[in-house]
Amino acid sequence: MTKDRSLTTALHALMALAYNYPELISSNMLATSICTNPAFLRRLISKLVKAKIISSTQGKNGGLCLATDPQNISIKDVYLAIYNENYFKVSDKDPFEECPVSCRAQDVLEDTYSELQVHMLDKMKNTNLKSLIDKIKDEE
Amino acid sequence: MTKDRSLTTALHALMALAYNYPELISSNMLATSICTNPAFLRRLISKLVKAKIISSTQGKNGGLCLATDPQNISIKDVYLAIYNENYFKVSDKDPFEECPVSCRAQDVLEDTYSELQVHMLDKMKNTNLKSLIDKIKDEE
DNA sequence: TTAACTGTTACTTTATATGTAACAATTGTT
DNA sequence: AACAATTGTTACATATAAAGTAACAGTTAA
Repeated sequence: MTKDRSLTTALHALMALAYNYPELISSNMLATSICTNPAFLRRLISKLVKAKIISSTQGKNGGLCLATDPQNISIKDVYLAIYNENYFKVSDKDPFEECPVSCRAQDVLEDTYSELQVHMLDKMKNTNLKSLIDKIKDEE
Repeated sequence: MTKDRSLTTALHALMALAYNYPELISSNMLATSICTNPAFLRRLISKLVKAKIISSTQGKNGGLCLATDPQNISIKDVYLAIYNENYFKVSDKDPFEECPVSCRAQDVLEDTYSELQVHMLDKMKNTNLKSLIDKIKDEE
């Protein structure tokens, strides 16, 4: 299966920010602690800033901070900020015209995947950043 | 996001088999109607055969057929036959030892993703192949 | 014996995710 | 004014995974 780690990387960054909230953290520091490269991380963070999940302060002594209390940020918010498609994908090929199943399969699957997506996002709405860092703090 | 189309391809094949159930269909015919290559499809089908979702008849005049009534096969069954991991992935890198968030993040996310997975599979259980082909037949 | 199948595997191609590097823009500090 | 530390962005390179190609062994009906 896929190797996409955008959600994991974003959540890791947000957990670090939540842990230190409301302190400013630099993206280089985040990248180091997440063991990833700054550009990849900043591309992600850029989306989170646009979605108003993170606020950024430019210039010297600048840095990143959650835009709001960890309790107000759910995994659903993060997912939607990062991806803008259904999790499962239909084919991008033209259907085989002679086959009635082939002609309708894409639409049927698209509907099915959308329903799954709604269901998953609904569950994601119930987990917020605070509960994630509470779990981290529990084990200290 | 990812381009993985295994689930879509498998479901398409199963819908075609369900549509023609209990007729035998060859994998070449399936590949043609799905517009994919026989080897890719057979690698998938091989998993579905092992999971007893499809039964195969070898030799001349052989072919593939659903192993049971379309009503008894859910998307969850198909998902589990094809993938054996959580949908979302944690990082495969070692944590950054100096950071408490980094040290715990993987476990916390792993748990979170498992819960999501359970939730999603639960929803998948409610959609079976019969309902998918009913939608296809509705529009004929 | 041959033809029509499934099943498998080695290899190639293509697409995507991630990483590297460089630099423009912003702002505090000296 | 100059510099340093930061965000933000982009062009390009690399690694890896998904999908495709090809070949062939095994099975069975005719």
